[in-house]
Amino acid sequence: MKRDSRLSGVLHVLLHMAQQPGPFTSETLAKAMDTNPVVIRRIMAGLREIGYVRSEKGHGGGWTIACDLSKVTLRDVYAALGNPPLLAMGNRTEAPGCLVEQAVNAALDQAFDDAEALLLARLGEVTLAMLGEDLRKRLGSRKHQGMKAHRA
Amino acid sequence: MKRDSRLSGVLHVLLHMAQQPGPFTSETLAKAMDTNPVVIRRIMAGLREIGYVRSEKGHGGGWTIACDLSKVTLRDVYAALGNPPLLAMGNRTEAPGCLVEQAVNAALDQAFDDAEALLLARLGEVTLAMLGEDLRKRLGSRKHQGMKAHRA
DNA sequence: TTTCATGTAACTTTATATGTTACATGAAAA
DNA sequence: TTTTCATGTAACATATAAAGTTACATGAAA
Repeated sequence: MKRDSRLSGVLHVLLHMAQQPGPFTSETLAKAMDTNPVVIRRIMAGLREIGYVRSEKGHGGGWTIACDLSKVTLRDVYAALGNPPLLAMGNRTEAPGCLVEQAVNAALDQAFDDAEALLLARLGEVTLAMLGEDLRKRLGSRKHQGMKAHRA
Repeated sequence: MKRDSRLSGVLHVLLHMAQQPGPFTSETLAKAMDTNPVVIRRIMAGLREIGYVRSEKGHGGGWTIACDLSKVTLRDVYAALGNPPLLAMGNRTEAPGCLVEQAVNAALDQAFDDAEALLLARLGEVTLAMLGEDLRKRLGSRKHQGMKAHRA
């Protein structure tokens, strides 16, 4: 399976947008992310439906943040993407008649569920505002370590 | 990506083998698992190299368990598979120059690393012997709940 | 020497994320 | 009104990885 990077991607977009007033076109964002405008629209669609961002057509149109960044967590963003699978591994069969498989599933599910729960909890602890704050720190210390260009 | 079920599969095989003395041919095991003999050989290869199982060619050949089931954990089995990816999600770019992406990666990595560590820890708590014990309990209570056929 | 079983390479299939093209929709500007 | 710009979305293409399949070499027992 290819690794899912949509959460990573959409957070990148949001954080970029939070740095300056919008709106931003999908094309602008796509260039910054080195990808395709349609990919941007795709990962933003869920956030628009929930109301975290807004989009406008036509001249001067594009994407705008429409939420309180201190109220939205990474977990909320993940949910807006449609709760895609977190774990790369799973059971062979979900509701097996075979008792052997049931025993295996029970053991694995316990571990899997714990890990998923922890991951979601951790994501729920971080707001977009906190991410922005961390970024500001990084931007501040940048000039002290060689002014590496901001690629995007 | 397709969900990886090799750990689930190989545990199923081991638990089956633990129920009665071997050896078992790949074909027998494949039928029990409703899959292909080559798939069995493939997921068993790593375990053979580490010495958890043995394989013999020719008449009377097949697979045999060659380890102390109370000493091998699910984590050990996972490692024998070659430590395949645990998480379905990841960062867009691993070592980005973009500070925005660095900030995103830092936040996500913390959550990802914690979840992975917990998952591995949980797998490390369960031995194959414990799995077998759980299975024996399930086999015992089976007759009290309708004798559902053992599919495999 | 025949039969059986593993070992493995090569290929096919399937699932899923990502990338791309094409075009409809609607809004602002000319 | 017409043109331009931007999103919305379907359809198709590509990439990656697991799982399934075929074919054949290797080696052991009958």
